[in-house]
Amino acid sequence: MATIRDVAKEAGVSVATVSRVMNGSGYAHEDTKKVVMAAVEKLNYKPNEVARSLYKRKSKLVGLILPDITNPFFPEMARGVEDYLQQFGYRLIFGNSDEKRDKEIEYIDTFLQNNVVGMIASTSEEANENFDNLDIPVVLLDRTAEKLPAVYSDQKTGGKLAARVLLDRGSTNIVLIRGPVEIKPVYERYMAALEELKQAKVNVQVMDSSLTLQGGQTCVKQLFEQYPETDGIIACNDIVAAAALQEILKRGIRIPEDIQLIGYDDISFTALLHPPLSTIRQPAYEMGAQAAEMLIKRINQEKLEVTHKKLPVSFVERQTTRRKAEKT
Amino acid sequence: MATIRDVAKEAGVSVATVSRVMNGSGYAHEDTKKVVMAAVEKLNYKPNEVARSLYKRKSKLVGLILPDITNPFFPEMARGVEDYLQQFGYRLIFGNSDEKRDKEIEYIDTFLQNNVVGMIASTSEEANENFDNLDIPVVLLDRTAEKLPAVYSDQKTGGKLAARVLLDRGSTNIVLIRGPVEIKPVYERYMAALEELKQAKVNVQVMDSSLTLQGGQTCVKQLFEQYPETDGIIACNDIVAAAALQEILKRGIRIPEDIQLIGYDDISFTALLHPPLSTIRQPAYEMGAQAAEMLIKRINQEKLEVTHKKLPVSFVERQTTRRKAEKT
DNA sequence: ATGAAAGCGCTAACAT
DNA sequence: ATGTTAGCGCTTTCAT
Repeated sequence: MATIRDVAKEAGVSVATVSRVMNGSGYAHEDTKKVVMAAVEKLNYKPNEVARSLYKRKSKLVGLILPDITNPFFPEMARGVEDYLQQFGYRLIFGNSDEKRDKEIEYIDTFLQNNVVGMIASTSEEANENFDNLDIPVVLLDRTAEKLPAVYSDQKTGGKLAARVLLDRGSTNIVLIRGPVEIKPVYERYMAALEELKQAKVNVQVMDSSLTLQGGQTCVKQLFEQYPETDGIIACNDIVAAAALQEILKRGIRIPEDIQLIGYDDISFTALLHPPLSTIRQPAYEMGAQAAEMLIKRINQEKLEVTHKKLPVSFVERQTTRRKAEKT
Repeated sequence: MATIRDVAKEAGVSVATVSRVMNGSGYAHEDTKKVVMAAVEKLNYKPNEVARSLYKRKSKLVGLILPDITNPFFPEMARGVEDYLQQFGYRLIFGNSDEKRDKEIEYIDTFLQNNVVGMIASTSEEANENFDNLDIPVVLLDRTAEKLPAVYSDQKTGGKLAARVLLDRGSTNIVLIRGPVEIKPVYERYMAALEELKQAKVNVQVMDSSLTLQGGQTCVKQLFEQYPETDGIIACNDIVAAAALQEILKRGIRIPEDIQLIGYDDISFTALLHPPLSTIRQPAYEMGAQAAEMLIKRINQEKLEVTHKKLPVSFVERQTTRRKAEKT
């Protein structure tokens, strides 16, 4: 690997000059610029980011912490972040936290040790404090905290909407599947749905599930044993909804005639289920991209007009909910 | 952030001593060790990896290039890689290539500029040469090249197996959906399946599709128009298989009675399809983990007994293929 | 407009 | 057993 000195020698100038022309900082005669660039070209010189980072105390690296890239909701976000940052020459150091505080801390530490310019994270509630005294910008993604800028989606409206959909379409024995209460967005959508449901005069049951496939399957099996009369299910996410759908089909229950089902997230494969799953869509990619945009603004010392960006969710109507009666 | 000098001052020793006890290199009296560690503790000192990296010309960073984290096959691999590397204190710099040569090169360059110790990549055939003259270890994942160590799965057996399954279970009008021919593993499984099919006396048709949802849907719609008598489909991956499944159901064709369908990869949601999809499983997580293991060995200058590790695939029998007749 | 030199935080000779 | 110091590759005053 060629260093700046090699280039300097090749071009017959000092390293300072090379540095100046590389960075477009300070003066440099047109002619010497050319000579230097020629040398750069010839030696295929690429500045060592590590040395640069050491001096400037800032790298071109951004830390990204996500709970679990294996959950299809997060890769969308990750790509949103990456695609946006990539244009500005930033690279991602990445870690899965599994919602575990220890792992989050470990990643935060090592990111810091690598001079990241900023971080984007979906952290568990309790880990927020880990970000408190950093002197680099942090933006939260899909999670929130008072003190930190954040990009997230409108869980309240989402939860409410899910409930409204089933209600408006005539379900009266509804099971609401609640995800892990420690995960705030999941809890919020649950609470919003519950409130909406309670205001209607329908039967409501609550069941717990993890956000995973197995969790969903276990939960859903019990569901039909305990509440065979169920005619509406609101799942905490699409994965659990898919598990529910499978169980429904297995039991020969007609959907959406006998039972309606709605998921949450709109991860890609929901459209591939049969029947295709109705769900509440979170704009995951967009969330990632906007978090990245916000981070870059903060890195560039620009003021943020909005520090908490709440993106809208939407109902994606497919075939596990009934067509709403058109107004006569 | 405390530096090594702060610690040295606090402990009343020189920076060299601090460095020694931090790294367990060279001598250090038990007592001074204690003093130093106390200072480290007190100041919450974490060594600056950038400075360390600059001096050693080696960071604790590993570059990972994957085609698209948004395709559920790859996050599994990524986690396999991450979980394995993480134990040894390595961190991941990550980039999606979208199978584009330009992006691959760009990532390779910046990874190098950041002194990565090694790289793991699923690169397109043509980009392999970009890795040729690096003086850090590289291991290919899901892809192969003669000159580079690689971890991949047995595509030939996989393709053959998929074909065998349909054949043994009685399909006689088979459509083989071929993915992009530029992607070697996808091409290999296709070729292997085709050969197997040709040796049997059945009707075989080939159709092309991308690896995506839309691609699959488009392809599959045509499929039934062109070949309505089809009674067996071998899809290039699970996503396309899911699209096929949906179309089959929509048309009211009975599966597996009237038509059999087999996918490839065994990504997580295949089990959630209805009916659950039979598929050829690639051990994605394991592949990632083994690539990481191999990389670490190379980083540690250990000799590799095997440079090309071919992991076995397996048939996951679910409900889109018929039960094979038991031997009488 | 250009160069010399200090210094970012660390490690590893080398000296003591 | 511990300290002094050069140097990793770069950027940035400060001279000239």
